Amino acid sequence: MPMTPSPPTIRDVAKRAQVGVATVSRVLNNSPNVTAATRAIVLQAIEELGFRPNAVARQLTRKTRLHNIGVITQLFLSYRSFAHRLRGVQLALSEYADKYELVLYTVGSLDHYAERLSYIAKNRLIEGLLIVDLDLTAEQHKLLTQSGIPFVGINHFHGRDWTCIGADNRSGAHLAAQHLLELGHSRIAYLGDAFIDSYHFITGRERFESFGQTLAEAGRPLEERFIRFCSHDYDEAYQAARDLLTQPVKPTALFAMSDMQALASIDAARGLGLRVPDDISVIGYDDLEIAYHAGLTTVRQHLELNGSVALRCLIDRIRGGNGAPEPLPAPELVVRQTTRRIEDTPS
Amino acid sequence: MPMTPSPPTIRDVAKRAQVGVATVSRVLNNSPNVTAATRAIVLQAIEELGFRPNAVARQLTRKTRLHNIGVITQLFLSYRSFAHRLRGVQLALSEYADKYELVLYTVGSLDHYAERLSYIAKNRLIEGLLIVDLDLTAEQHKLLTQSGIPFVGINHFHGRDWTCIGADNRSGAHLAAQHLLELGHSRIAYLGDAFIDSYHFITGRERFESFGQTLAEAGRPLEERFIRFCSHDYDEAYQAARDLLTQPVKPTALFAMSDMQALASIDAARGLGLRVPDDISVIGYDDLEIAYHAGLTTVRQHLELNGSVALRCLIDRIRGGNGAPEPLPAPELVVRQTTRRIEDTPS
DNA sequence: TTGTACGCGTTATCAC
DNA sequence: GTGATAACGCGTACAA
Repeated sequence: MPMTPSPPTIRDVAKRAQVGVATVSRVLNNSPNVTAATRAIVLQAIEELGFRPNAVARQLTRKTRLHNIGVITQLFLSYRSFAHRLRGVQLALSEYADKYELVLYTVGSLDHYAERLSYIAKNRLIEGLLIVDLDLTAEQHKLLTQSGIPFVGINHFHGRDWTCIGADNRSGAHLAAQHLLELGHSRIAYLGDAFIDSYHFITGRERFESFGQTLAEAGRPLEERFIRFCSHDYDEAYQAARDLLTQPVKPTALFAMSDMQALASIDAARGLGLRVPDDISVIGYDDLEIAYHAGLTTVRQHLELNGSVALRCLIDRIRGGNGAPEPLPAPELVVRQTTRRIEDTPS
Repeated sequence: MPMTPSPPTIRDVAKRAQVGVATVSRVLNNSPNVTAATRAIVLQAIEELGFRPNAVARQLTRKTRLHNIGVITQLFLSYRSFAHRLRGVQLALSEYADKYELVLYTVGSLDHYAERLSYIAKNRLIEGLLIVDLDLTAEQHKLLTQSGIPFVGINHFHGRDWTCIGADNRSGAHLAAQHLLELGHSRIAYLGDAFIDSYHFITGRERFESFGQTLAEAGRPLEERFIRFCSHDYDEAYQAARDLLTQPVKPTALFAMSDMQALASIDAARGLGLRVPDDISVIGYDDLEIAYHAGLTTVRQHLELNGSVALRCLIDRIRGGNGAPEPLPAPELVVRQTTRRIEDTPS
């Protein structure tokens, strides 16, 4: 049992097989200029040592540079909208002749996020980074900036000193509130993700605040009893919605900060014998493909386009440019079949 | 204008700035042991030369090995099911302490696919490869095998000599056919993707053949006029379905080889004033999340689990194991609201 | 056919 | 503070 703390190299193999390093290299690269006999010996040594060629060293001699673009995102949050955005990124990427690879960093917690960021900054294996649905602390921002890796956020955060590309959460939530108000609702509920003490998860907070503000300004402020926070998990959202709808006084309308939570709410409502939109109006946010098929009224935020625009902006920066990103269309209200006027509601 | 064909190195910068390479390195790594003056000079030289540090060389000295797992998939095909599978991969990956990165290779054509495969085999930047919804030619198989990179397919292909993990397309399509037959249908249509002269796209062929075979064995063979092929694009599928449903003699049931094509078919049917399932039964394949919300009868193939199992199998191989992968549950029929007995159909 | 020696671009360890 | 120089692990002329 060798005591080598570091993994075996091609030299160790050569020594063990009693051949030169070049021979080992030849075997590794399937060169025809090796006897079957020596090849066998080398292969044996490789096997015994558990040798695995070092990809990095190989790249160095081959003079091949890495062309990787990182995408960092959360594992347990909104992977559906992530899929749409990722698609936009891929589509835009395919238009470049350069062979950029997409490297996915999926973080499961804030600690994990911090760790990955410093790993990225330290090793600089990627030429650019797309930060999806995550914010940066001042410290993290500095870290990345110092690393020299261009980065672009995919999502809209207010008042950041770095480029975030995404539809405005506030105006989107405003649209939703406006819509429900115009339909005459006053007992309006909010279902969103938990953003408490979660520094990075800004999206939920922005939508919540803007929604509440719009309602308040219209003189129909959001009531405590009509607010629920939960994860984007379907079952959790279902339960939260059910909880909301089994109160003595029920809301007549509900805004969910994501389409998935809206769909879960609809199912919960129907499970309670409530009709949508007759008994309760439901509006979501995102306009996932699924929203179209479910006939869900929602706020469209052009997820795929968002991904494409962000990627193009990033590539531009990688290439030394620093122009403004293409403007993204503002969020728009998409009215389908899950909202209706309160007056029309049979009582 | 320097005639250097290769990008500038740290040495070029050092020469230009009239300093040693070590100093340049210090500047690059934000070492405090550099005068502001010299730092400025070096930065200037870097700027002028357009120098970008070589990530590969850096890795070499740092003795950091790459821990990448590649995922190769098609750009324009079934990205929805891909999203589900990718999620499974990510979830399984998060259970390993090793920090594996996921590298996405998205190919837009068969040529592109071939090119990427040889790139992968040649450079060996990844420790393992997941091949999603793509087949390998004998030549490509050999290439990968020789490269020593373990690979696992995510999808079920019959009769391959490499590990493909996925639910059996044939038995899934069989279930769909069986279901429609049991409901009494005889004018049955098929809508699937074009697999003609497309060596790699086996999924569609497998489902088509099995579906047709089951019908034939029941004495109600698939009729030419009730068959359409198109891409997974919604609009194309919509048109194909419309084409199918505007014939003098209409089918009473339709099997689409993917949920998205099924949903497009339903929309097309409704657009023509046909009721689903009263006038026509529609069954899909995949059981995407969207199918649940659309109430679509479909064939479930456990996409997310598929991704997880494949990843675990791949990691096992990377670590030298070569045991059989965990068994994947067989496809199951999920009956919802888009299929019904033909006898019940009002004529 | 096989072995030796050098280069790949960067970092780290020394001296200065 | 700064500059030589030796690694890092592998590929590959070149010589044998």
